[in-house]
Amino acid sequence: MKIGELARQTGLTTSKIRFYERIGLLKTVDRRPNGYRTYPPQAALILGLITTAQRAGFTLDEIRTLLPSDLQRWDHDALMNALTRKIADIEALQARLAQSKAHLLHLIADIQARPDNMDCAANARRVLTNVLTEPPENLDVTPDDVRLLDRTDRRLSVSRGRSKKALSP
Amino acid sequence: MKIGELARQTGLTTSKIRFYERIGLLKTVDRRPNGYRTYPPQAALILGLITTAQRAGFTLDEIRTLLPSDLQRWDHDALMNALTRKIADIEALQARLAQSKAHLLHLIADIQARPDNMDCAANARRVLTNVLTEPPENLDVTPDDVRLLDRTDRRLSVSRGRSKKALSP
DNA sequence: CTTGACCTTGAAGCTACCTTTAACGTTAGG
DNA sequence: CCTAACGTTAAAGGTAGCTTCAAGGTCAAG
Repeated sequence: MKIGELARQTGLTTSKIRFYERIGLLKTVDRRPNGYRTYPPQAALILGLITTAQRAGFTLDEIRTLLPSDLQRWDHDALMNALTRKIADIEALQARLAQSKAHLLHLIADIQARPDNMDCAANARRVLTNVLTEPPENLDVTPDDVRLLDRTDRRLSVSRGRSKKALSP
Repeated sequence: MKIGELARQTGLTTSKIRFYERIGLLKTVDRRPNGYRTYPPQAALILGLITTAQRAGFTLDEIRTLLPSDLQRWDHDALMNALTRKIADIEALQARLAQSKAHLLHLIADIQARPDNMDCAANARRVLTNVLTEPPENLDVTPDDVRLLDRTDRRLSVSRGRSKKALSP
C-alpha cells in the first residue's frame, strides 16, 4: 500500500504519517525501487491505535515507548502502569477544572450581586477585592499532572490547523 | 516601584512582566530618566488579575481585550459573555475527560478479563479488536471548546521550563 | 509527449507563552 | 574605585505536533 492509500484508509494526512515515521513511531514501512514508501495492511491498524491513544491523552513519546514492534507482544506491566497513571492524571485535571468552573460561577454571581445603592465603579472595586483575596487555590497539582494536560488539549485540537484557510482551488 | 520589586511582590519573573508589556497587556508603566521602568502600586493588582484570569483558562489575548485601562470601568457585557463562554468551554472539556477516563477504565478491565484458556498474544488480538471497533467517540467538540484546553494546560504548566537544567553556577 | 495525480526530501513555519542570551548601562555599598 | 546587584534591549530558543513549501522525481492515461 502506498502512502496516499494509507492516508485515505486512516483519515490521516500523508504529512502526519511521514511525521510519525520520522519520530520513530511508525516503523512498518518499506521502500519500492522508485523510493516510494510501501506499507503492509497492518500499518492502518497501528495508526488507528496511535490515534486512539492520543485521544486518551498519551503523548506521541509515551505511545512510542509503549507500542511494541510486534502487536502480539505488549509489555503488559508497562502498559497497565501507563494506563493507571493516565487515569490519575485525568482525575487531577478534572479536579482543577471543577475548581476553575466554580471560581468563574462565583465570580459571575458576585458581579451580579451589586447592591442597588452601589455604583458600577464601586462594585468593580468590591468584586476585584473579592477575586484577589480568594485563597490561592491550593490545588496540589504535580508537574506530572500537568503533563497530561499539555497532551490532552493537543489531542483535542484535531480540528485546528484545518481552520486557517481553505485550500484555494 | 522598579521591575524587580514588582516581580517579588507578584511572584512573577521580570522577563514575564516585560513580556506582558511587550504584548500590550500591562500598560501602567513609566520610565525614569535612566530608562528604568517604574510602576504604580496598582500594577501588582493588575498582574494578580492577569494571573488569576489565566488560571481560569483565558488566553493572554482574551485578557487583553477584556482588561479595561481603568480598573473601575469594565465592559460589563463583554466580561459576562466571556465568563459564560469560558464556563461552557470547561464543561465541554469535562465531558471529554469523562469519556477518556471511561475509555481507559474499560480498556484496563478488558485486558484483565483474559479468559484462562487464552494466551497473551490471542488476548492482545482480542483487546485490540475491541479498542479499534469502539464507536469513534462522537464528542461534538467545537474548535472553540478546544481553545480553552490549549490555554488551560499552559496555565497549569507553571512548573515547566524550570525543569530543563539548573543554572550552572 | 503532455497532463495530472501521485510520490520524494529537508527546512521552515505555526501556536501560545514565555525564557535565555548577549552585550551593555546604572547604582548602592564598602 | 571596585564590585555586585540591578536595569536595559533585540533576537533567538524551546515546547508538541504537526503543516506547508520549494523543488523536484514517477507514472498511467490519452
